Amino acid sequence: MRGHIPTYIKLKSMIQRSIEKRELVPGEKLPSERTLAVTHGLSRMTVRQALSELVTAGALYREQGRGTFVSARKMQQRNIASFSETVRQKGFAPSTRVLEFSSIKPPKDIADKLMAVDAEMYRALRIRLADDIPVALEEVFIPFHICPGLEKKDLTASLYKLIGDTFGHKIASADSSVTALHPNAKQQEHLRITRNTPVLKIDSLYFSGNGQTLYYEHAVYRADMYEYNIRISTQPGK
Amino acid sequence: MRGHIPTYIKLKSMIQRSIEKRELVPGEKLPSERTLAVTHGLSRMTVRQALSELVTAGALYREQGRGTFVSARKMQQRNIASFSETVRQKGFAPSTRVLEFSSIKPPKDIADKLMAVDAEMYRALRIRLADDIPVALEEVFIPFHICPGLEKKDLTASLYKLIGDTFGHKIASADSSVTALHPNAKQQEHLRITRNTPVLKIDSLYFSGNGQTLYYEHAVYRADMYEYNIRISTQPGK
DNA sequence: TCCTAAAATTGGACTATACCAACACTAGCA
DNA sequence: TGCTAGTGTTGGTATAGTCCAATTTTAGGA
Repeated sequence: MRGHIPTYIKLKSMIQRSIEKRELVPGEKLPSERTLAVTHGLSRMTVRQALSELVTAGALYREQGRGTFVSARKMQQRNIASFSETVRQKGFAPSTRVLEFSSIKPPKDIADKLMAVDAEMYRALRIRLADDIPVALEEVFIPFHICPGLEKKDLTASLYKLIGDTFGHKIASADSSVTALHPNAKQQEHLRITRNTPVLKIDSLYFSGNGQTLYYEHAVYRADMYEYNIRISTQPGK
Repeated sequence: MRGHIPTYIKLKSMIQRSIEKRELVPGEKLPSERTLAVTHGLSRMTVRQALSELVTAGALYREQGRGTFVSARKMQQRNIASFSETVRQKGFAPSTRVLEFSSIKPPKDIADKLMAVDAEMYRALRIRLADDIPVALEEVFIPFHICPGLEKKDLTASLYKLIGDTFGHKIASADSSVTALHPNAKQQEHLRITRNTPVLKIDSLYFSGNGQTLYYEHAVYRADMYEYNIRISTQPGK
């Protein structure tokens, strides 16, 4: 079968939707694994696979001898949120202005982080706006071999999506470092703020599933306009 | 069998140790699932369970038709890091000064977040220091029913550990919101900084595995002394 | 009425097997 | 030499069952 969706994914989505639609409320007990297997005409192992992924994602929790229950927190796709998504979720219209784009030999610290010491790479400097108000100044470094031909692409779109969809690099994780400081002259100018508006500096290194470094991003956000929200989980199975 | 450790956990640990000891190096291919099953005298499904958890944790990655490989990044226990741990890792000596401790009826917004509207709770105001330099001012709200008898405990230790070890609440995740601002008078005084030193404001709500809210923390960090580091992963199976 | 022991239920661990889809490799053909 | 069509390997999905451990429910007895 072509384009066939695995059964356990279907069941998982079904449960996910039920939680989102509040048909299943927090604390509510799900039918037992054996019951779900019979009612859906599946084997118990298949049901377990669907439930296990939802447990890992934090949507459900299990108690041996008691049952499987809906977690109290609302489910959130806690992906690495792109700027565009974040802004849209808050009800603003995101846009992007590309200030500079070139291919360079990167500074040593950035080359080290990307594990590409002698490589040429693309560098882009972009302003990210919400309802046409400049919110962030973003500098991105992408090695040639990650995105060959990037210069022909539209950089006003989401870079996050571009790298995944067009160049086939699925972003799996990111290491970010966050701090606060005062903007320098260039940042003040582009963000149209004074030195006394503190900014959030977020440096992120993005990885694929096999641990390959994809790109490095140095971003500065107007702290009065932008808040960084994350959900951190402890490792499952530990 | 009493105190019996599941086979798949044993296999998982074995592989984990091999990676830590560099017997398995990044990029290296593991034996196939079928081979591992035979050599360890297990069924393939059991082997898959061990490997799956390591894939979820980011230690391994799979490629259909090719094999299972060791990820390039070093494995990190990506737990929610406590202040004490973070400071110690950077080579400083952490300490804590308790400024205020009382039981209060909390402000509405905090009661809402903790889903404990009419509950009394503990409130603690603490200074966190690194080598005796004040780095953070921290305000914590903990409902009575989470930590009964907290007033008898030593609050200069790690609250994170206290809640887990003494009160048996395993912290599973946290929602944090991060922004930058200028300190108010009280914060300036306690952190011994001027209004022009930007600070990182991090508000965190901590959860147990079943989504129960455990406590709320409002913290302000000297941005010139403290950096917030995180690793974010996209959801598995998405 | 209340407590306890047995039975039923539930998730946890594990085996054995089957077929599919993606990929690597190789023998053979042009 | 270079391409192609098989063929085998690998992970992906799914079934059907077994036994165990924790918990809840039920039934009986004091």
